[in-house]
Amino acid sequence: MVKTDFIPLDYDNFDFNGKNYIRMIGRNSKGKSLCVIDTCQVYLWAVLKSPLALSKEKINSLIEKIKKIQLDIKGRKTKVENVEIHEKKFLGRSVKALKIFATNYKDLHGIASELDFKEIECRRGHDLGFVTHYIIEKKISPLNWYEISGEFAGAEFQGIENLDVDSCIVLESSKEIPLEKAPNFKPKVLSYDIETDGIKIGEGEILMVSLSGEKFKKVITWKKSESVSNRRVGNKKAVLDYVEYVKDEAELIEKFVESVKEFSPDFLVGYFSDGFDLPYLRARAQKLGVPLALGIDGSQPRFSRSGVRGGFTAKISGVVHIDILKFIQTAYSQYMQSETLSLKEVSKEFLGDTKKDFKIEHSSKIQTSKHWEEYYEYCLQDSFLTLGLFEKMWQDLLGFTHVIQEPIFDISRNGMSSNVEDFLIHNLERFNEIPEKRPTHDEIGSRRQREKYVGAFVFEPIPGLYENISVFDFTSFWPSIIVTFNLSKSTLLKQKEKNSVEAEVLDKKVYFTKTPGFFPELLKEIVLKRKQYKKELAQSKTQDAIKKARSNAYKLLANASYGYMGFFGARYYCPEASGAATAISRRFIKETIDKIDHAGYKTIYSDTDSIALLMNKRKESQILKFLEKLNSDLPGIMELELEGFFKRGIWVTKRAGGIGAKKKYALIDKKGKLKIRGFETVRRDWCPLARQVQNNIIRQVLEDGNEKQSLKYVKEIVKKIKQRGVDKKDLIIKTMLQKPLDEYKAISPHVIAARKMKDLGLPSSVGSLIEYYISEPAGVRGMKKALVRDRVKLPGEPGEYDIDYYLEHQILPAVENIFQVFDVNIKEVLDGKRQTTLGDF
DNA sequence: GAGCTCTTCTTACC
DNA sequence: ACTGGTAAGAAGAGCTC
Repeated sequence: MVKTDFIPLDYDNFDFNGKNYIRMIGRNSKGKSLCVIDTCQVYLWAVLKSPLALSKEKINSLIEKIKKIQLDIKGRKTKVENVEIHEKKFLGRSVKALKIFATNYKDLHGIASELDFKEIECRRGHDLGFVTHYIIEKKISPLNWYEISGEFAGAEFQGIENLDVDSCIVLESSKEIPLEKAPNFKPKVLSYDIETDGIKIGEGEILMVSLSGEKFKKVITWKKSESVSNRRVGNKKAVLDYVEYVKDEAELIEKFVESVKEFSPDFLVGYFSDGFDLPYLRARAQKLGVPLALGIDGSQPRFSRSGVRGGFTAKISGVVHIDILKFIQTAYSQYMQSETLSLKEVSKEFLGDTKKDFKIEHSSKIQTSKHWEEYYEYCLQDSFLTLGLFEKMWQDLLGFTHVIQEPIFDISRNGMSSNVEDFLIHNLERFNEIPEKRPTHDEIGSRRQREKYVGAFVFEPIPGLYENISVFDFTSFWPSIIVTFNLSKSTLLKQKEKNSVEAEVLDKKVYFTKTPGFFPELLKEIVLKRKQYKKELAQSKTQDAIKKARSNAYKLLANASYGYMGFFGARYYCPEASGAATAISRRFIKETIDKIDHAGYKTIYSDTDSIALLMNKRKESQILKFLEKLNSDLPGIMELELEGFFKRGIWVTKRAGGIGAKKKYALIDKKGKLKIRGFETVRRDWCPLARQVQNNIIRQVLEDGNEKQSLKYVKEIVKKIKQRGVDKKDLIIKTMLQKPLDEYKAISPHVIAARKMKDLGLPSSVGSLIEYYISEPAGVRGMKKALVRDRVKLPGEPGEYDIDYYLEHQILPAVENIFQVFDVNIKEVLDGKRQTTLGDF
């Protein structure tokens, strides 16, 4: 009998003698690596039809029939091992359900299809996956500490003796160690990055691979210039001591595997490594006939297509492979400043550090040793940054894993809807709930065709410059509504009951019970967590990007639960509930606006959960008191808070129609800090010049309260453009290619640019940012007949920029609505000037 | 072919 | 296909006279 503490990091399953086993890989507090083998009962639920028609005898005879079920699936004998009857809940409803135990989890589907009895309403719980089922059943959750005991695994499991771990234990009992007594877990992390000739997977050669860990850095390469190899003569190694030379690409791969094994990381981390580094390594290893035996059992990485957008996920047995880009995408990207999720931008935002300046060239063009050394450094820096990002995000990965309780491999890759769902699935037992099934292909099809329900309310602002503005917003608006009004699939009523919640969705009334459902109850826990992190963020003195990110990550998880109910792929899909949430949201925001206006303030803008109001000479303390009063009228966990006080704000007209534009405004606080929303300044599909000019003007106007300075400034800029004094890089327009080139019906400028790139053999796949500028039309200047797309040129293409295009389609549209607020028609002002200059000629 | 509206597409806001 | 709806705005597509 062995006893030890244990933290599971990775979960895998295998079959042995027809039964399912779990293999957990983790560590103990002494840092030894452990493999823990366990098994659990597998079963599915058969929910019985309304109990009234079912006598005890009927149920017993049904059970007897079910017990006789035997199957032979692909030579695997499986049968119903036992049947029990339980009082359960299904979608909040009390039901009698049969717990049907079977030999092998994989056969539950087969068993389910044999359960064709009229007494059975539905079959559930067989589509969770064995790992999820195991975690629920045995309550051994990833990244939690346990006191475990068992026996050392002998030869009874084939191949187990070849596992590269310190010991292997067959689990007998386990006990969770409470958080306050749990050992500290510091993961062993190794990051990696490869450099290749050619972007297409496996097409070129791998030139080098870098590895970064704590007190560890290495670049393995077989590429060097003659002068470099000369330096190795005698005792002297390469100038950069972390560079390890090998003889060829095959040996590079071998050395890489060896180095990873030697370091023995818990986490092997890459950046876009599911989509690039690991598939590339695999392709080259295959081609060269070298095994990429990274797994602790000597296995190669397993790729599956279950990932997002047809991409791959790459799993290494016993080592948790993390593609940190995927986690950034789901957990942080919405709130990030970076315009792309390139390692360069992201590391700058989170680490303040960035990639080395280096122009990647084909290896044949790299001749000098200095040039190669720069390349090594560049490669090392990339894995160094990747490591830094993982370390920054570790707390959130840990937090998410604890809350959601799925293995971190999945947590780090799944979208928010899966995270919400996994969180629900792992907490159903507390409510005695049987899990709902995944929608079928057909259900998804019809759900996707459903009519859109009405969303949030957006206030039409009156364009103008305003002074002394307060902004209120509802904290966790959607979750607070869902929790307060108990909205969910399981609380939806078929018809009105007395004392039920009522809302109108698509001209139909929907009703929800007030008996708390598991979905709103669980959501409440997330909201509270988010509240705690937000408080910690507010209390921290330092500007900590990751604290902010964490707070936002929980906000995302909470907010996603609203979207989740309207998402066609959800188990707990309920558009009535999301629709009711938006209906209720509109009611509350409008009521609050009314109260604000009746109290002698004036609402100038509102979008979804926030309201901007004029303070009308009242003091901040009075505003806060008023806010308290508004709060005292709010039900449940709904809460209105102060977003901030602002010195000035500007709202502009729409380009067409002359009415106030929604989702476009700018505010300045007393410290001079700007908050700009929706303006071209924040849009990446406008050229940098237009964005900078608009940003400067917004700042000046909000600081000064008038347009005088800005007018001068714009005139200067216009002059500079006309004199061709603008740097081309400030005129580059970036647009993302959202689908394959040939799927575009409308041939817009960025499609033309992407075609040009394709013709030049440049990579332009779905998701890449296409860059271009608009050049002077061929022929006479001023001839405006040509379509914009006919004047598109790639940044590298020689040509002059089109003065008229940049004036009339970039600079003017970006500034004219702002000047209009001051009754200045900037077009006329500039035209007037232009006419005089023309007259001068 | 000028001038208009409609459609497609991208990106923002919350 | 991988949370929801609301909205602005550019440019091409397509229509009418």
